[in-house]
Amino acid sequence: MRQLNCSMCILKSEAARKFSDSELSRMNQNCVEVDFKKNEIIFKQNALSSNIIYLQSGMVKLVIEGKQREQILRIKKAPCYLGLPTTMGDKINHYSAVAIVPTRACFIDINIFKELLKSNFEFSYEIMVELCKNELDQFHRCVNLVQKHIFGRLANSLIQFSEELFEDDEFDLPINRNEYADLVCTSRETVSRMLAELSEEKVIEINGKRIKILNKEMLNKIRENG
DNA sequence: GCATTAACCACAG
DNA sequence: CTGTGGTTAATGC
Repeated sequence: MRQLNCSMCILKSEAARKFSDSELSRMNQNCVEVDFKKNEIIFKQNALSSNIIYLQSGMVKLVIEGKQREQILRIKKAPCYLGLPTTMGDKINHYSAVAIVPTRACFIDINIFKELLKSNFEFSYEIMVELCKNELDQFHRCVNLVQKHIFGRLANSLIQFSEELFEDDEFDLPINRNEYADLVCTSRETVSRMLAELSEEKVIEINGKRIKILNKEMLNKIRENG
């Protein structure tokens, strides 16, 4: 096992900044760091869950295998925790996490994690805040998916990629058209067509996976009205 | 009815 | 893996 120094990593985690020295060393001794390539599975639906994962760098998709097709629940980027609901909520994972870019993650034993939750109120509080924010995000995502037509859903996801995930008007989509379809609940063909149409309208510029947002005001309008 | 939306299928780079 | 065309079912006006 690679020797870790959690204090370095913790600079990034609001929650873990609350640790005392002894808690920190306990983390150091019960934490494993792993690198994942694109498309490698970090944890799998239906497998026993015994770890909380802290994403140091990279980006993942959380997916549930439905009967017809795969459903992407959401895309998360580092730094963040993964697997809190699925590890605390049940013995097995209810969804999978898959790296969509090269990703580095820390695996924290669930029992150690629980101990820290009990012993450190500040830490617990921050974790709770993160969980609540996630729940709110999911509620909004749910309404967005159910109440909007495809252009609205697509515009919304483009804006999220741009503003929340890449923080840039220009970015490389970390997923293919099929995955994009699973993200916005449509078919792969429709994603192709709609993106092409947005490109014709000069709202975005596309070069394969490369996307540049040209007209953000228009994209916002489409998101609101779509 | 007729138009629109979007899914599914097939096929070609 | 993607883009496109044809076809079709559902829904709206």
